Amino acid sequence: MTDILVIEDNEELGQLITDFLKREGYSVAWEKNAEDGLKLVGEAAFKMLLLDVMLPGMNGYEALQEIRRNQKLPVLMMSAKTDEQSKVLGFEVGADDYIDKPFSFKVLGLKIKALMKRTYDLAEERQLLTYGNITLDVGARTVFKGDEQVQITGKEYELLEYMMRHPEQILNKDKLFNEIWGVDCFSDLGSLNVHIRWLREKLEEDPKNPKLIKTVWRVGYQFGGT
Amino acid sequence: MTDILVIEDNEELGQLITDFLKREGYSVAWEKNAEDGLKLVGEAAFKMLLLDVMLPGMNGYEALQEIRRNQKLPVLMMSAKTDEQSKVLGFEVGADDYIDKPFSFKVLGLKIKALMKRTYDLAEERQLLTYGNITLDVGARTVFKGDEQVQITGKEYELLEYMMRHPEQILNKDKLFNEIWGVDCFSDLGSLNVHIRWLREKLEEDPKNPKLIKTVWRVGYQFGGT
DNA sequence: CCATTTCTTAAAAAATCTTTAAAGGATAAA
DNA sequence: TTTATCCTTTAAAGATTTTTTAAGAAATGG
Repeated sequence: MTDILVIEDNEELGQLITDFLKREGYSVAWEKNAEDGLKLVGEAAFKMLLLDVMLPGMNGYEALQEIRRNQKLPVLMMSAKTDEQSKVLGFEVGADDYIDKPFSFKVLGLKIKALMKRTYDLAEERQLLTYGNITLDVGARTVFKGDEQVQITGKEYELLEYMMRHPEQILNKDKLFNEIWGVDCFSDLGSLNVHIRWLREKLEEDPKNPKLIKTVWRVGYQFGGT
Repeated sequence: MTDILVIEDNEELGQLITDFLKREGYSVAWEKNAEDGLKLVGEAAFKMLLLDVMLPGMNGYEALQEIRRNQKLPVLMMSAKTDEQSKVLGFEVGADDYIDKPFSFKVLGLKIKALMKRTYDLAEERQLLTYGNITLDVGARTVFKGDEQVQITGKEYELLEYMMRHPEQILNKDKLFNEIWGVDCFSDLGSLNVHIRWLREKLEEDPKNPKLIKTVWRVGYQFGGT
């Protein structure tokens, strides 16, 4: 059984992915369009499918629907669409996970590892949280910004994890504080501001103009969203 | 399972909706009349139905009644009729939500998301308030005027939310002030006028001739209504 | 039609909230 | 214990929102 089938029309990227996955120790097959990919899925067994959305002819969503008609192969979709909607809702088509192009190979590797674990080795599941180019490895308490690992402290991590589990919601400062620091904590609320500042420093492109952790005046903060 | 079944007879609009929903990441089926739509509902499973009221042959209400006889599929109805009656009728027949044509795709997206959440992910429900072309996302404290998001401040938001929760009622100034500012607030009542003005500036087509937030002389204000 | 009251508008002032930097305390590691 | 790191506090600077003010416009009632 081959481990991973890659369906990606871009010659160069397909080669890069294939090479990377082989270096990671997987056996890989690569097809350049959905039709050929589907045919192969029908003929041989794979552990998982890495599927591009934009393909010549039949697109990734259609291919996925076709596959889901017959089997429960784990699928990780890749898409160039950067807008939030298509990513979040891509799951509803039946993909098991989703990664935005351009992506970091490190994160791709983590995601594949996680998906494999989830599917074939339920014992020790690896949990990843991704939003935009930020990815959290919950077990390892590590944070990636794109390709780079970001050094983060304990409180910062807890705060970030909480916010990433409630994306696009407006989080009340008091509530947020209580969630992280605990209800009967004597610490100052100002401490929250400071940690937010440090997270911005580490995660934002331009910490002065935060796009990821936005301030909602008189209320609190919002992670992601418009 | 396909996510959304669209029943819409207008060729152009149907195509637009279908394209939009696919871009949003949903899988979509589209039928052009109620009869075919019902048949499909009987044959395949959908997560929700987006149903036009005015259809050739069997209309949307009749179709909805037919569906409700058998199952509890979430239904969002679209109607060109702006009068209250049809909306009320829609809810009575068992629609889960309602959107007026012509509508904003952004708001359609929000409504669908909300309905999906409400039905399949009760954990964090998204609450929307809509009146005419104004829509409030209560969780996110954001406001849409048609397609556009309107930037709004804290007090403005609170005031608007209160008024939208009491639409078409005549709101006494003192009462309104106490509701928003709190009973034992020393601030000047004039502050209310100013905030009303800013809301008009942001929400009205012609702020000088307010249609949405009307003045009721010597009493207060009225949101919506004749 | 005029005086009076009430509402709108604009702009300045005040109040409030947020960010930032820096220092001291706490905690954990060496 | 010493050292380094992380967390909290504080205070001042910076932003934004809210309130106040005052003048002009509109409506009401005689």
